[in-house]
Amino acid sequence: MVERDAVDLVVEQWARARPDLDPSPMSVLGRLSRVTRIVERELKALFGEFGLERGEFDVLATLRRSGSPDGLTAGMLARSSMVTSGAVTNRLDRLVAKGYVTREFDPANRRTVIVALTPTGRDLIDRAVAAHLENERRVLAALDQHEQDGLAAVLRTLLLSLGDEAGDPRAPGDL
Amino acid sequence: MVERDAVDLVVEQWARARPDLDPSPMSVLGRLSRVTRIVERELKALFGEFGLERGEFDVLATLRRSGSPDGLTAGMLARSSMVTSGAVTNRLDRLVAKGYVTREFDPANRRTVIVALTPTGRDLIDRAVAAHLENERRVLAALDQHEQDGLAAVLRTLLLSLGDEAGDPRAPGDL
DNA sequence: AGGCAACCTCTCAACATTGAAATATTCAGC
DNA sequence: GCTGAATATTTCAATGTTGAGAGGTTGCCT
Repeated sequence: MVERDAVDLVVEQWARARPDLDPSPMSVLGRLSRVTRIVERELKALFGEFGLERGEFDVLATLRRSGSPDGLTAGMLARSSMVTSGAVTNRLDRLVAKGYVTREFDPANRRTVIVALTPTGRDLIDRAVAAHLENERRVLAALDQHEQDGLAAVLRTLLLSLGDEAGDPRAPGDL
Repeated sequence: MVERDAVDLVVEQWARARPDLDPSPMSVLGRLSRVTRIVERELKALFGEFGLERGEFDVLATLRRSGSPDGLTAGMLARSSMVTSGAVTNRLDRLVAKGYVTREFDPANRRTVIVALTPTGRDLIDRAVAAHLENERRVLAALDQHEQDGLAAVLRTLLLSLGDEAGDPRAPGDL
């Protein structure tokens, strides 16, 4: 027998309040939203230990995994993180102030801005990512490998159906 | 053969940049975060058609499905939506201004505030919920019923392991 | 009664994001 | 060489949330 969670109750309440509607999509999307909310809170706590906001971590992580020593453009970072360009500007302001990234004009195209990790930034993200993955593992501990694989596969199907594309290998999605 | 999504690329990049780490948790949590982000955007667009923010919709929906004609307290709404009490205050300010809910002191306990739907608010949420469910169905269309059921079940396991409880039947989770 | 801890809501400042407008640059075509 | 469309980033006002703290209320305990 499976224990009931908060979403089971929500679905039941809707069935009672509006018997004419089929609330079953909420069983999926309600849990998705709720899980994400809790997980984000857990992850945020860890980023805080490194003095980073979630968005700042994303930028550093994207730069680190891109592998390109020359850095990435602000636009690539925006698309990768699924936020607006304005948000990236703010994140970069903070990261430059902290000394974790450099922001330089591309000599070949002065419209674009090249962002690169400083040695300090690289050290930080290398430590933070290791801790972050350990933290993610902890969050998922309740699911066995088979369940995790299945979950990832179904979410991939959903993601692709919603138009999320692989895009440029130099600047794909965030983590 | 399954098509690759953005997260597959992220995982590959990490494997190359940091071969000493096991990035597999990202396959799950990266997609979770990404799917949620896209879904929220889709849902938000529909709420906008009814002149509502996501948070405002949540409040109206919670009141509607609770079934209690006397309304709910602000605290119940806060716990239900997983937001702070300050956020609820703001949401209620807006909803009262729009004439969708009433806010009255509980005569039995003046610390608490009783929030109830107005007839106008009830009409609105009844229309909005029907459209919302249709919208959610559309978002999930790529998954067959079996996949949706499996997804919901795994997410329930995760949710319970993270301490999300069913709580008071009068004010459980949001949708 | 009086003291006091627990409780509930509201206030307020800080913060990050969005969305749109502004600025600057590149490139194709006349 | 211009003009104009397209591209890339920054700026800025508006928005919603968080987190801390204040104010007011209740009820148990002495």
